[in-house]
Amino acid sequence: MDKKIAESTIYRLSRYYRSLGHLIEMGQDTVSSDDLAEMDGITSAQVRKDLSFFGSFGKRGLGYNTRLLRQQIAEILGLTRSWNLGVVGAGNIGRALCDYQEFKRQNFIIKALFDADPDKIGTDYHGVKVYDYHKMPELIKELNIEIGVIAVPAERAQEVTDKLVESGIKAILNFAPRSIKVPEDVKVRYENMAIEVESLTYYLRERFGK
Amino acid sequence: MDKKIAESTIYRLSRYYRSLGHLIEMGQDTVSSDDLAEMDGITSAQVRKDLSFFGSFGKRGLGYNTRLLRQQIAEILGLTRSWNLGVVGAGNIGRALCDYQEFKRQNFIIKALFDADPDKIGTDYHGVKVYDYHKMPELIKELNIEIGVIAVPAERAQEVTDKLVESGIKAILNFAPRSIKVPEDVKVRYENMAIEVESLTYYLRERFGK
DNA sequence: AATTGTGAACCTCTTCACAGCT
DNA sequence: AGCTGTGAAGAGGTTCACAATT
Repeated sequence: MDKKIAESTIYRLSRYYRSLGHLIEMGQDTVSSDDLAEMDGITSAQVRKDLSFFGSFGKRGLGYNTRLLRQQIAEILGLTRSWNLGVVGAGNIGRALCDYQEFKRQNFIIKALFDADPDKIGTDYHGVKVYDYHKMPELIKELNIEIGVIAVPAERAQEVTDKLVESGIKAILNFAPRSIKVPEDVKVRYENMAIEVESLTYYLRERFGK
Repeated sequence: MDKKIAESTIYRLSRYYRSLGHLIEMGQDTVSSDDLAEMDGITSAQVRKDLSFFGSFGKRGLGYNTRLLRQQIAEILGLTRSWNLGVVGAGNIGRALCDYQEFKRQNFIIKALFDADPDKIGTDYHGVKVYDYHKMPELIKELNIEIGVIAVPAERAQEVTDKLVESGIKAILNFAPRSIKVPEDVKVRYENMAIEVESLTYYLRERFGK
């Protein structure tokens, strides 16, 4: 047992979760794998395979109950409770995240900004306090921070990572444009808008090439 | 010929590109596939396969010249020239992108913000003008905008998409938390920080589950 | 001696197709 | 009759392993 789940399945569950939210808002009570697939631009077999990994949530001949399925996915993804985040780096990205509506909607709560700049320490940004970076390990424990967000320049990414790991953090979202090294039991996700644009320029470039 | 390139390869090229920049800054002239792999946490065979798709850039026994390889990757990804972006939605995300350093570094130039709010139209944010959303089609041509960025609420994402497509845009970066539909020849990339966090909470949740 | 470039083997993810429910 | 759940087939991506080259 315990077949491993595909990373891509997790991402698709998040997509289904949002599509279901939309359907519920529109007053729809049931949905077929075909409809869901159409909404997200994939195949219905993919939708069913993804869901079947976690259980049988549908009714043959009828489809899925939107509210029920959304709730099941919320449980799978751990979205039935709030999560505490700590953002390292009170620069543009760090501050922008404090205003990010989709985090609030999902109960991802930014408990603290950490920065080494004395001018920033002690201030607050839209209700999020800026703390001294050097006191991060204690504060992570005190504030029950579970997810670390790296929003510092590339040069400092590894140093910040090490400090987060020392502080017991097991999940990191890295906005710095550099790969970071972590122990096996720490999960890292990369977020780099420029890389997404580069995957677009690759294709735009192609049109005029050859 | 013309075997299709894997999407994942494109993303890894962007990673190599950044790692090579770092090596060059450190004064390193050559690098092996092993070193590059180590930096990005993948296998050396993967690095060589990725590169060999586009040509033979290395020297057997010696490795790759860092400057040369970085230049080759820049050409593959279309990074040897600047690209003009237009951002739809002058809210938190749209404004944050105007300050995003990694865009500037890569010569991704935000030529315009588009918004329907009369209070915002005519103002400017750190040098980027806010234009009337209704005049977008003309302005996209006038300003030579090649890449559209969607930074509006989910409800408006498809409407904005359609308008971008009508205006001749072939590449879209979508920050709205909703899937969008485009013709086959238009490339879309999704950027949703919450989804990345959800792929982390899935794993965090697991530790306490079962 | 070291390291690339690559066909073949391997593995993982997606799609097919249909039996099984409702 | 309609739609799910899933084993099997197919497609796609990664790793192995080694000949080729410097």
